[in-house]
Amino acid sequence: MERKRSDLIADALEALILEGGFADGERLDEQQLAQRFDVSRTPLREAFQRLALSGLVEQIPRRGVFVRQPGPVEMMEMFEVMAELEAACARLAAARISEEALQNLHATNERCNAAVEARDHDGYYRENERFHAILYQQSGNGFLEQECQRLHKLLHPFRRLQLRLRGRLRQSMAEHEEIVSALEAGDGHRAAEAMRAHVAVQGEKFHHLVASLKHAAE
Amino acid sequence: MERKRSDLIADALEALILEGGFADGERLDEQQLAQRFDVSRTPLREAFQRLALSGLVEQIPRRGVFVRQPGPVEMMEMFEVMAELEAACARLAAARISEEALQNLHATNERCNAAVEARDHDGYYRENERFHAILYQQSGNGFLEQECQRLHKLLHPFRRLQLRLRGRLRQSMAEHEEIVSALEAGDGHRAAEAMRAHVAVQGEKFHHLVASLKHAAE
DNA sequence: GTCAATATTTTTGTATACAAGAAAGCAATT
DNA sequence: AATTGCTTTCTTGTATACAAAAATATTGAC
Repeated sequence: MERKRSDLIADALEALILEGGFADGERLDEQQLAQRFDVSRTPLREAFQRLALSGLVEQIPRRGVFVRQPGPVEMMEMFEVMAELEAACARLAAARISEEALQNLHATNERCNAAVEARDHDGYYRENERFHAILYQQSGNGFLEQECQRLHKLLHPFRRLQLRLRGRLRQSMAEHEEIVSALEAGDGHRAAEAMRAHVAVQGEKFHHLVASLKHAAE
Repeated sequence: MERKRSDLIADALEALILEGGFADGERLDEQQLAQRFDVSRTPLREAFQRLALSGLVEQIPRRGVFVRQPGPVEMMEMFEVMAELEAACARLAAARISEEALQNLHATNERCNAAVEARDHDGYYRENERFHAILYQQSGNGFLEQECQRLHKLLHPFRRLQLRLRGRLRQSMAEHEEIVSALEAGDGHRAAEAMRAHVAVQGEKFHHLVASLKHAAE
């Protein structure tokens, strides 16, 4: 599926914003960016629309578009919602998951564990993504899967940052095991609770990380 | 806040699609619609982008945009997700809700009840919306509130259709009372369960409605 | 008559031109 | 000197023009 220029620009801008390439509240200059990407204003504006819809940017009519870096509060809120959605996935998956998918989860967890031992952050991250993706899919609810992927993507930069936290990786793995175990038992409630806690703790850990970084800077 | 032409068109198209003004899979002709709305293709295309992001329309590069009427399956999936999100709202609200908001919910429920007695569908619908809006807000999570509103809007046409079901209104009211009661008691778990059931049953009822309509047509 | 290859038309994607609104700078008045 | 009103400039929103890709029609061969 061939993509168009405006899509590529949207992705590029999204990455730029998420990596912190722009300050919060900064106005995105159409002409400047048009030059930078070597396109006209038209595809840029289409890209802006996409970013506005996903909440990374605010469009004020006749004024321009401004980047909206989610602060710690909004970030926590997003994790809270993510926790609910993933918990729902887990609960539904407990009833619907296939034997094959369970095998897959086990294998993914093993690779994830190996990555932890090897201090392979990229590997850990990849397998962790896979673990969650499988669960979204096994919820059996395509719409839910879609929504989870969307939110997951929004939280991407935070989650990535969080990898720096020592000790968190091992704990996270233990939580994965608990989730799989609940799924194997077909216990929806337990799976949901385990998943909710797993995601919620990420949000909290990140919150602490941000707070400590801020504190260190003062 | 003045809005621009493309926003108005997006709203108009959204309404048209949701009311069933287009067949599923139908291609939206840019030129034709441009004439119809008396604008150029540019704002139309911006409107398309918005619709594509909210899932009402599918954009296939170099082919055009096609309306995507959600079928019964997708509709059920959406209700399932809505149920989860609203349940989360209820659970969070149980801990955070203000006395004033509780009063508000009571008042809204009374007006809702009155509308049921008076067979005032529009009134019922309006107060019902209000009930849910208050709960979203009282979750204390702005992001969750936003997501709920988005989904709520997507489900709008289905919910509307559902009003035709006799007897459902009274039952729905009883469910509202139960939710408020749980909130008053500060029982998050009970509030969440009541809310989940409340929304889920809407999805099921609607599913039956669709099935019966289909059956009648054969 | 059917299939295939090519030409034509249509339609999308992008660039540019134009119009209208907002911001900024300047001048005049108090 | 400060403030208000005007003018100028810059930016956004919309229209149109152009290019590239897809769909359709046409013609030729078998």
